[in-house]
Amino acid sequence: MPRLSRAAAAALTAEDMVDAAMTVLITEGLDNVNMRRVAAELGVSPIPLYNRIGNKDALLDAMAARIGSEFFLPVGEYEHWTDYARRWCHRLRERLLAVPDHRLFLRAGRKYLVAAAEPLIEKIRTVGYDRPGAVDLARLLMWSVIGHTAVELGHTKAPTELIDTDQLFATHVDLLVDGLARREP
Amino acid sequence: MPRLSRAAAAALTAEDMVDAAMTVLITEGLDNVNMRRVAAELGVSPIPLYNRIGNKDALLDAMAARIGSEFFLPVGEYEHWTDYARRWCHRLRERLLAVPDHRLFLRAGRKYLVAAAEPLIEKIRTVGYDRPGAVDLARLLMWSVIGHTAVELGHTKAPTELIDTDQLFATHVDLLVDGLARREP
DNA sequence: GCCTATAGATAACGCTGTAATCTAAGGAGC
DNA sequence: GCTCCTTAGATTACAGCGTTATCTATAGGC
Repeated sequence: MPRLSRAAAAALTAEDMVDAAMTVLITEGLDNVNMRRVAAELGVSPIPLYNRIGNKDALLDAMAARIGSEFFLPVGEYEHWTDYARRWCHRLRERLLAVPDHRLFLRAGRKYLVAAAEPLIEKIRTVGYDRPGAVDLARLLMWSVIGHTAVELGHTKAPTELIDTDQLFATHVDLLVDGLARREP
Repeated sequence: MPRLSRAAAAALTAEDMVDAAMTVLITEGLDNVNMRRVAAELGVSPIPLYNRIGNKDALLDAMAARIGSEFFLPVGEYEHWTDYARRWCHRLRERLLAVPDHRLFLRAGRKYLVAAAEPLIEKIRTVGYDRPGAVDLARLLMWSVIGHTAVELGHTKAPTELIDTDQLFATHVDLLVDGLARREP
């Protein structure tokens, strides 16, 4: 992270800054994501961060948006909706577990996962739900996965006892999806 | 919060300090719970906090423990276990929603809710589960409620759209409990 | 009544987010 | 091509944080 020329600093985009913040997040953890550190990662002073992103809160929001936008799971055309829902939940958990800190996705993850839920919503509609109904159902699954994974990350960071978290999560998802399947309109 | 005499300061207990921290939490939010502020609430310097509690991390842990220890829900002797489980989940959510910040119960809430889950575990055992099985089941419910409520609190603080969160939670719990009832051993 | 050990108070250090101030650099006008 | 001015990054500074080194008052032993 050598000091950049003023011209090079001026050429930096907000995306570059989120990139740098993600690098710091992955290598040094969320506690070390601060304006000076991210600026140093880019080779500039904190000023360009304030000019392009706004403040630290906005930076964390942008990081959450990045994480959310990276999630997409293609639908198999002839796949049963419950199979897709199950896959969707497990894949979302996988992606969230890869984020080094649950504070990031609890913060604004919901908001930025709306697009990621779109294929799930569409798949659910194919069995007769109207749009609002499908949205509610997708939200139920999304909130469950995010919440469960947040608790799980809190646990595995300071494990009080040995727990088969994969099994626990799978049961959770199965109960939800099986129950919902039985309620199809 | 007038300045205390040295003798009065020396008489303060760790519990007094957690009391003061909870007061600050409720009146000014978690962001204003800091060592100087809590000390001022007690009318002392931050030193007694460090002597009795240790550091800020330990203080937040003690606050989480307080919140967890306050939760207890008596079992009706002839109540069906699914009814109790449902009541337990809804009551836990109620108590968690009363905590002004989800960071507190995500932090260590699980750990300190172990005692609170004991009556639930015992009730579940009455229908034929062995202890480890009942513990797993109670944990599934507990994690679901904590996780869902954490996401919900994040949402209601920065609502992106109008959502009937009570309904959403009730559906979540019903799906879990109904599904579990169908799997009784 | 003095001496000492204990523990609270004061003041300080290093870190944070952020803003005021300083300054370099690129373009407009001639 | 020189000057001027506007733009935006760099430096510096400030307030607030967790924490600790140092200072100091006070309770108890003799």
